[in-house]
Amino acid sequence: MTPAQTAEDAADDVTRVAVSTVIFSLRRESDSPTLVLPLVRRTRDPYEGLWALPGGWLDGAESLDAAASRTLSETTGLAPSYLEQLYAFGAVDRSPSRVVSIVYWALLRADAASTELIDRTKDAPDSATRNAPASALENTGWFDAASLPRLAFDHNEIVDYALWRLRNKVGYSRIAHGLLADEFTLADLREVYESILGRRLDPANFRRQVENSGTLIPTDRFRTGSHRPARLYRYNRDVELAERGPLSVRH
Amino acid sequence: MTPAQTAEDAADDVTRVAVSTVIFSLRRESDSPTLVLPLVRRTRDPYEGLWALPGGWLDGAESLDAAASRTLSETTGLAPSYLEQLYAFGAVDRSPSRVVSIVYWALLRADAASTELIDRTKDAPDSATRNAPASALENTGWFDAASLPRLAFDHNEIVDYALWRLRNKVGYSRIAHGLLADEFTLADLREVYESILGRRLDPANFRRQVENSGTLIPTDRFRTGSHRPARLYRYNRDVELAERGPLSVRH
DNA sequence: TCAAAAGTGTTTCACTTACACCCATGA
DNA sequence: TCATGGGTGTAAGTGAAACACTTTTGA
Repeated sequence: MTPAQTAEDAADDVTRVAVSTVIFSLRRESDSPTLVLPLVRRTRDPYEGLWALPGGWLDGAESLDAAASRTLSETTGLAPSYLEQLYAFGAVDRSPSRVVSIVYWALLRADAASTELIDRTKDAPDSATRNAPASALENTGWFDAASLPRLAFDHNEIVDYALWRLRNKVGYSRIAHGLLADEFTLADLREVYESILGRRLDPANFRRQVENSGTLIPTDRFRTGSHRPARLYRYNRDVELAERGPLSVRH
Repeated sequence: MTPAQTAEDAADDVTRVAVSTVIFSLRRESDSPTLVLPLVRRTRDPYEGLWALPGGWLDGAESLDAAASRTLSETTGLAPSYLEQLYAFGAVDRSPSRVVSIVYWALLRADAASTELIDRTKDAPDSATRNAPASALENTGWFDAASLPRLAFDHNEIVDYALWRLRNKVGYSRIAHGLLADEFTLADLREVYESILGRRLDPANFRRQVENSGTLIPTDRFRTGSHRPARLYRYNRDVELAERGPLSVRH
């Protein structure tokens, strides 16, 4: 009954509640940035050795939201910039014992993601799509969301669904800002949209759309680099990343 | 540990999983139709006497979807035309004992709703907003969604959230058809939208929009009545009521 | 001075909105 | 015949898409 590294570990035959999280972040390397997510390697029996979503058992004295934050922090050390409940998965055969998983999905700012895990994996890359586990935090690693290996339980389907929700939500909310640091250029923001949606966007039209949306605050600073300097913007925190209706009062 | 009439009944101090459903239907009386939903009166201690959402405990051998259908049928005898998971509610203090509620929301066709419950309540109306319980199905009754009494647990918030989701989804999906019988006129369909959205829609523009959406199949039949007969349509079942992404393969 | 990204202007097109108008029926 | 909802036509408005164009920097 002790909290496990990932959600589903059998005990007795009562149905138990686990909480897991799909955390997306953006890795900027090579040409275009790619969506990545942290996984945890299972160290006990159901699906031992396979990678799984970070999570753990719901504690009796905490809310679902709190459990998502806690288990995410315990297993990966990460603190997301956006966290939202995704879905409750409860197929009978999804685990040897009966487990209902309340799954959250989250976004991590690019600066927060690079510190904890990615930096420590540089010295032992042993696969095309994955980096070696970061030793300090047990068996964790970042994976390309577009080419995952076979995961434990029904976690492949869960990630697919989370990706679908992310792509949907990017179309009608300002959620993409959750993947960027405080200051960013319009090209940065556009790259986020492009890598999530999987298609190029017209820079001119993109600029007008976000400028008219009222979510950006221009700063006086510029990013100087190869060509004409680009103005840096910051996110207008008065605007919610996503409209959540009556649920936004909780939290 | 026997299934209860509504979801949250205490037993011991382990966290348990309940499944409840917010079922919307449309009552066509007076001038404009109103959204109604069935509630169940609690017959035991936490919140005894108050009305609550129909639901019950998750059985160890059934999926969440199946549990929603089963408990809905057991408590109200209703079979919805649309069923979708709404949210998992798990605040620590939402019930005396620890209960995580997986809440679904559903739509009921107007013809299905009128048979079971409404007809039997005509003889004993004792409140402005509610009808007396239908005797054959214990303590159940239909309520106007816009003016609910105080409900058990956090069920008022849950209904608010379900209403928000319904209104949202009506804007970008064909879900409103789930409230109508097989054949309907464009005025019928427009009334559904109007009563959910709470505003009038231009009949001419509404007609063009749904005609161009490809979701309607015109029949040769007409509804004759007061004025010019209106063509009857039926729903094109090749089109999903709502896009659900990777989740639509389950079920 | 040249390549390339930053940023502006303009046209086109699709779709919504508003509303005038005709059609068909029961009373 | 007339009131009323069913159904069609059409012009204005809005915003996205496409793309030509100017600006500003590093090399």
